[in-house]
Order: sequence, then structure tokens, then C-alpha cells
Amino acid sequence: MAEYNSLELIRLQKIEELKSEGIEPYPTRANRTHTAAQAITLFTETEQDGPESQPVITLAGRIRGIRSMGKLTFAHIEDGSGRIQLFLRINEIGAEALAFFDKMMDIGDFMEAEGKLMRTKTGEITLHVARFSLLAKSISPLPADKDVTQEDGSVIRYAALEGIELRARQRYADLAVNPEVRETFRKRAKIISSLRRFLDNHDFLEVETPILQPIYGGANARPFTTFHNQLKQQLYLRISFELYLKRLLVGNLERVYEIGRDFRNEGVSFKHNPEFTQLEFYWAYADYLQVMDLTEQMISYTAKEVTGSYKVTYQGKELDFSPPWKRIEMRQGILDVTGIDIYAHSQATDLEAAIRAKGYHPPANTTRGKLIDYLVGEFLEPTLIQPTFIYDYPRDISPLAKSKPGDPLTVERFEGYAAGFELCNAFTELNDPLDQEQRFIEMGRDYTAEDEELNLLDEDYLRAMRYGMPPNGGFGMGVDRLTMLLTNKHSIREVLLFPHLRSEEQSGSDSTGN
RNA sequence: GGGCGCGUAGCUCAAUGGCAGAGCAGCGGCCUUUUAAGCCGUUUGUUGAGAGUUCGAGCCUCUCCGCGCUCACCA
Repeated sequence: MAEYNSLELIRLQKIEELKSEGIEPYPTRANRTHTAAQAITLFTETEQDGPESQPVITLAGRIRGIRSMGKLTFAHIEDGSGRIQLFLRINEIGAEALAFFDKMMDIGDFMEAEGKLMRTKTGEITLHVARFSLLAKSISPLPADKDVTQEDGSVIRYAALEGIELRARQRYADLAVNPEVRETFRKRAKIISSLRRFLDNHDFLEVETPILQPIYGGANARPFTTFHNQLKQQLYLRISFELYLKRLLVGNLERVYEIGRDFRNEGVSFKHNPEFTQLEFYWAYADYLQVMDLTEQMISYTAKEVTGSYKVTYQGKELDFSPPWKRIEMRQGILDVTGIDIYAHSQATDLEAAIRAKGYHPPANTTRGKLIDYLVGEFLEPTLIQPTFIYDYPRDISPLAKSKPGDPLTVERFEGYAAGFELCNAFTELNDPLDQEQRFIEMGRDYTAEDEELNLLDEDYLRAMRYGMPPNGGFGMGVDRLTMLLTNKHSIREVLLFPHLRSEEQSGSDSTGN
């Protein structure tokens, strides 16, 4: 049962009074004829015809502010298009209706109002209300109860909902009072539709592949597990789309992509959520260089569509997504920032010694690839503010990428970076079933038996490959991360409507935690 | 999981170990062009939960819950 505070109890009392007067606090239908934005456009077009010729219109929205002045009352309502002022005067609506408005209507209520548009003394386009009615009574007060529109159109909010936790837990209230949050999620939708349009225009076919998978793979992460009761089958929530999308290349679908949810049972941080939106595409007869070209086209196209420019400001820095992006060979990039030439150290032990000789502290007893990855993450990645491709990765941390001809330790792989973090990951895909089987086995050898990150050997994937897979380039990108960049948000929680949060059930009610 | 920090009214925030407060919202008045309307009056609390130290705890100690930052993990 809900427990009501004193403000809510007063509104519940009002609901009872409404009902006793035969007024439905939650009527079934509304009769809106115009949105707030349409009304303002309409008035600017018809104002010169004089007040008498103004049409009678009906607006609907949520009450955001009330200023009662005795025999007249001003209010603002807000709908999906914006905000508009209402003017209620005793001359038109009568003493009884005005008293009803002042007594029974609250900030947060939905209402509709009928009347003609006018302009007030201060010049604001306003609905001169002849009739109004309640559409939905609000019981809990909205967290932001005061705000004001400036002359330049910006809105200053007082006592706004600001706690990040509360905003994420009660996103509905956050959205209701913070228009810029609504704008962030409109941009997010636009990002996804732009990516989709770009790929559709390049003859990619959008597909959907299983989220519930008997074997997970395609990335190195711990999965969520679940169970199918009737089949008595252990299943995993996918950690990537890769292996299913590449099966489709075997089936002669030459260009495929999927935008959907991945699930990784890992730590949560400002850039990691347990479920996140991923874009992957696979492109037959292309290699990683062509994928690089397409990537910078796709992301710059999306940036332009969403923000109107190739240049965006992120956390105070201007990022320029105009193609071409800077391209740095990994060996050279590491050499530049650390002075270590990874090609001079083909064994993990040599490389580790070389790193320690520089006074750094790499992970001990690991593979050459993981040492290189440490160097990239620690020294190179933070320097990559402008969009940059790092290319040619070590083979042993890239089990699904194709070797670079003539270089057995290196694969044709690149990652795209911006603002100092990884945005996307792509390679010339391994299409040799015998090599792939060998890689899976090698991967298995790098991990202990209990290691959940183990890439389970996917026999069906190898069977598909044996039918023949065309040479191809593949690509994966975190859509949430791109959204952070294009909406200037530091935390992934700001670009997810309902980010993962711990349960609040025990909060403040029980000290035992049970 | 480790480290650091935070949690006070519906919202935003104050309060040397010594009577828990302000603004907004709410409630009662006045007010026929306001827009953070204004003026007068007024209500609102298990200070996240529990235990301890103390004559006395919002403040100090411990445990727990939640959140933030950060490190690790996430190639």
C-alpha cells in the first residue's frame, strides 16, 4: 500500500470532493484541437484579423504554473510541443468556475481549456479561457514546482529534480519536469534512425538474431545465464551478435546488420550498463580498410543528422567527426607514447621485461596480446580525443579476426576512439574454418577451466563456416557510447531511460538486509 | 570487490556535540494582465535503518541499506 504524505492526502481529499460533486477526476476522453505549438503558429498568422475573428480552439496539457490574482488567474500548461499560457477571468467563466480552478486544480494536473487566443499586456500569446475541464488529477506533487521561461526562451528551474539517483529511478518525473532530458532521448532515437537509414541506403539488410543462446560468443565477457523449463536447457543472454550474423554471410546475405541489446555480466560504471545497445554489421567482399572508410562516413553522417554539424562539443572539448579520421598503426602509436616497439618483443616475457624496464607495472604472467592491450589502454587511449582509428592488433586477443598477410602475430583489426574511450571495434573477419577452430582451441588454452570468459567452442558456427564464408569485414559499436558523445553526457545512465540500479526495496526499512 | 565521499520537509539546501531551519510547494486570507507575481498568516520531520559513546547525537563510533566519484574487472 502506498503511504501518502500530507500534500498527497490533500489532493486525495480533492478527488473525493470532485467525485461527490459528480465530476470525474479521470475522464475517458480529451477534445484537443491544437497543440501548444500549433496554437502559437495559428495566432501569429491570424492576429492581424482582430480578436473577434479568432477561432475557438481547445488545448490540453499538464499544469506547470498557476498565478491566481483574485478575480483572474494565469496558468501555464505544457504538452508535447511546448508550453502556453492560460488566462481565466471571472468576466468570462464566472465566479464559480474561477473558484473551482483555484481550489481544485493543482500543478501537475492534466486539463483541457477552450477559448480564443489573445496577447497579454506583456506580449505573451495566451489562451483566453471560456471553458475548462480536468483530464487527470495528479496526486503526487511534481518535484519541480517553479520554473520560468526567459526572454530568450530558455527555462530556469527552481527547486528542480536534481539527484541523479532519483532522476534515474523516477525517470517519468525527470522527463515530466526536465525538458532537456526529453530532448536527449529524442536525440537518441534520431541517432538510431540515422544509423539505420545510413545502412539501409548502403544496401545492408536489417536482421534479428537470437538473444537467448545455447552457446555465447563473439566477445570476451561473462554472460547472464537463464533456463528454459520445458526444454530443461541452460541458455545464455547474448554478449554479442557476431557469430549469428556471420552465419548469414554463409547463407549468401552479403550485407547484414543488427541493432539490439547485448548483456554482459560485468561491473557497472559510468560507461558500462549490464544491458546496452549494440550495432554490428558484416559486409561481404570488404576488408577492414573499407570498413574504416564506411565507419567514418556513417558516424559523421549521424553526427550531422543529429546535431547539425560534424563538430560536437563533448565535456568542453570540440570533437570533429569530419572524415577522414586520423589513423594510427598500433605499433607506431605505442612507440610514440611509451618508446616501446612491440615488434621488437615477440614473446610475452620479453615484452613484460621491456615494460618494467620503463618503470611501469603491467599485469604479470599474461599473454603478449594482453600486455599490448595494457599499453594501449594505459597510455595510448587517453590521448585519443579526436576521432581516431588504431589499427593492426595482436592476434592472440583477436580470435575472430584474420591475420595480416606475412605477419603471423598481427591481425587486420581496428578500433575507433573518441574523447579518450573506445567507440567501435572492427576487423577483416576470419573466414577460414580450420584456422578458426585452431583459434578457439588456443583461446581455451589461455584460460583456466573455471574461467567464465572462456570462449566456448561453437561447433555449429564452425559447421557453417565449412560450407564457405566469403571474405568480409565486420563492425561493432556501442550505440550508448555514441549517444553520450553526441548528447554531451558523461554517464551512460544519462542516455538510458531506465539504467540498471540496485533494488530500493530494503532501503530505509530494514537493517538486516534480508 | 577495494578506496574516498554523500544521505536532513514533497523539491533544492542550511544547522561548533546543546530548542531541526530557510526558499519554493502546500494550506487560509487580500488582489481584474501575471509570468520565480506580490502582500499577510500558517502547516509540514522516525535527520536512510539499527546499535553504541555521552548529561545530551543530524553531527562522534560500529553494522547495514542506497547513491556518487574512483580503482579493479569489462580484450
